[in-house]
Order: sequence, then structure tokens, then C-alpha cells
Amino acid sequence: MARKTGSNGEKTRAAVEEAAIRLIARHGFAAVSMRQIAREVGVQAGALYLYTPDKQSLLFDIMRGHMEHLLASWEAEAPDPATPAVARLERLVRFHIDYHIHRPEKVFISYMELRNLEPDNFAEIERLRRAYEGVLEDILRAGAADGVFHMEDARITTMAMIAMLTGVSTWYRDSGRLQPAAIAAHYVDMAFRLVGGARIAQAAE
Amino acid sequence: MARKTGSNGEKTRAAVEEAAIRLIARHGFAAVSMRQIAREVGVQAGALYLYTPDKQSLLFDIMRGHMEHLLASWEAEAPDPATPAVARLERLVRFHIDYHIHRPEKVFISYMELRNLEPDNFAEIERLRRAYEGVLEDILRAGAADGVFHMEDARITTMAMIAMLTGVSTWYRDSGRLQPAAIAAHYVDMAFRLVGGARIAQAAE
DNA sequence: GTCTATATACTGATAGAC
DNA sequence: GTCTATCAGTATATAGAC
Repeated sequence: MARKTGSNGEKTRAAVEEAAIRLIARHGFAAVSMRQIAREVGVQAGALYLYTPDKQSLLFDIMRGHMEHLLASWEAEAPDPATPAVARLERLVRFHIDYHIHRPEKVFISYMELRNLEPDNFAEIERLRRAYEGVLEDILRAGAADGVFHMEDARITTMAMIAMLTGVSTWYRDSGRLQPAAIAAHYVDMAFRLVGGARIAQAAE
Repeated sequence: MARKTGSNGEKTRAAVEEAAIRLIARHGFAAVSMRQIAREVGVQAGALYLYTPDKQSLLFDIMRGHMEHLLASWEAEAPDPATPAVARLERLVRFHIDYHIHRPEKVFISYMELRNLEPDNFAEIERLRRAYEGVLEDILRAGAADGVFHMEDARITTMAMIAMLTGVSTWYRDSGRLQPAAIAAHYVDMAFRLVGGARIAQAAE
């Protein structure tokens, strides 16, 4: 209710974000001008400032939105904390691969454009990133405590596994040799190798 | 011989490259201006063009130099191809971690600034990058053929291992908890886990 | 080898008409 | 909600003095 003038504006707002994501992922934040984004949307540069106070906010909103949605999506499908670590790890790996394969541009931006965030914005994104790392680290430590995972150093294994899993977005292509489900199955296998844990037998589709 | 005027110029040439590496690693290629680089070196902007035809060449030379030096360094210390795959993998992992820990800026640039290369330059860097991936993939396939490594998919394991190993440069700090040799030992352990291969017993320093 | 000065173009952001 | 016009600043690169 009460949005008699907002109808077209909401469409434009979404178009601005989509254009910004596409262009920043392709050329980098610093290399993209407000005029380029406006041209992609089909408006003049001045009109963009109806939807963002400045260029920096455009970047920050994309990255914060991505990280918050990533965390919220995991919360929504995370197993009960009482679930055995083996099952929780498999679920997280499948979630991570699936999420990263299907949002290559936002993932790319969130890893590449940290340098272009102003200090306060950088701190906020770092906080969210560490919260996500903590999800994995908690599962690994729980498995080690239960004696089902065997690692030399849980922190390094966490960082190594995150890098290994996120790396899928650097080479995955829709037209590639393997389907997403098969790729996820391979990464689940490799994740269990890294923690020295036996995986519950299951169809590897 | 015959460089009566080049003495000071060679110093400046080196200073230009060092300043460019430092600034591009920190702020990103597109966000760094020729004036900033000149200021860091202590010359005026116009003087930079004595040492580079344009800004793009500055970036390309850094990245090509890095990749060629990486490959040449490995060639120089690579074990004989007849060496068992287990020993070759351990050597490559130690080499990779050591190399990446000690050159954080060049590594960072080479992974982050691919987007800012012009098409021909991009193709050349990609060629070098794939050659390096091939070094690892060859070792993994040799080990699988010998029955000492056991992987579901050698190509995916190669990409996963490269991502895992290179990830060290995103979190390593000189002032951190672990020394480089200890970190390398952890990554050797994890690499052997990934390929399902038993490592020859050895002091893990 | 380096500087100063400059050409030419583009940048982010704002003001005011409609 | 969008456009036009514009400000003030900066960009890369070059020409010519020294």
C-alpha cells in the first residue's frame, strides 16, 4: 500500500543492482563508472543517486547482502547441532558448493573487492566472513572431539578447506564436463579426506 | 659497457616496478594512478614513460615476470621425472607454499588482476598458469598410474589442491602463530590426504 | 633522465527543470 | 522518477625545455 509512485522505481532499483553486479564482476569495482552502470540500466547517470547515496554504498550493499544471505541460507538448512559432525560436514560442503556454483558473480565480487571497501564497511564484511568460517571450524572441532575426524591443526584445516571449496567458482562453467551434483559429490569426498574421517556410505550420484 | 647514462635509470626502473607492485597489491590496478606510482618513486608522472610504454604494460610485465619466475624456479629444483610421485608431490607442495608465502604481493596481483589484462596479455598469463597446473596434474596422474595415489577425478583434485595451497597467501602473516616450515608441513600432510597417498615417514620439523 | 606544461577525456556527484 | 547541464577534480599520455 501507499506506493503510488514507487512502481517503476522498484524495478529500476533492482535493475541498478543487477547491472552493478554484472559490471563489477566483469571489470572490477574501480574500473566501472556510474555512467556505465546507468547505460546498462537505461537511465542517465544522475538517476542512479535516487537509489544509492554513492558508489561505495553500491558495492557495500552487494557484499553485505551476499554474506548475510549466505549465512541466513545456511541457518535455514543447517542440521540440528546435536547431529553427528560427519553428517553436518557433508551437508555444509554440499550447501557451499551449490551456493557458490549458482552465484558466481556475487561470490567473485565478495572475494575480489574487499580492498575497495572503506574501513568500516570492510570490518563489517570481515565479521560476516569470519562468522561463516566459524561454522565450518565448529563442525571440524566437534568431529575431532568425538574422535571421528583426525587433523593436525583444526584452524589450518578450516582455512584450507574453505579455500579448496570456494575455488570451485574459479573453474566451474555451466557448459563443463561435470554436473553440479557430481562436482559436489567429489568435493564431499575430498573434504572427508582432509579431515581423515570416514564418510557414511551413500549414493554419490 | 656502454651505459654511461643508464646508471641512475636502472635504479629508477627497479623503483618503478617495486612501487607499482606495492600500490597495485594494496589498492588494485584500476584504482592506482600513474601519478601515485610516480610520487612513490619520487619522480614526475611523465618520467614513468621512459620505462613503460603505458600503464597496461606495467601490469602485464609484473604478472608475466611472476609466472615465468615461478615456473623457472620450479624447473630449477624439480626432481628428476623418474622420481616416485610421492617424493615429487612433497617437493612441489613445499616449493609452492614457500614461494607463495614469501611473495604475497606478486601472488595477490597475479590472481586478482586477470580482469584488467587486455585480451592478448590475458591469454599469455593463462597459458603460463595452465602450464603450472599441468606440473601438479602430471604428478597426480603419475602417482595414480603407479597405484600410490587414489583419486576419484585427477583434474578436480588438481584444481582443489591448487586452490587449497594458494589459499595460504590469504591468511599467512609473518607475525602469525606458525612458522613457514610448520605451515608447509601441514599442507604436505593435507595434500597427501587429498590424494589418498601414504607419505614416506620423515621429520615434520 | 627528468621536468613542466598541456591535450583530451573521463570521473563522482549535485542542482534544478519537467 | 528521470533528464539535462554542469562543477570540480582526476585520468593517461605526449611535447618540448633543460
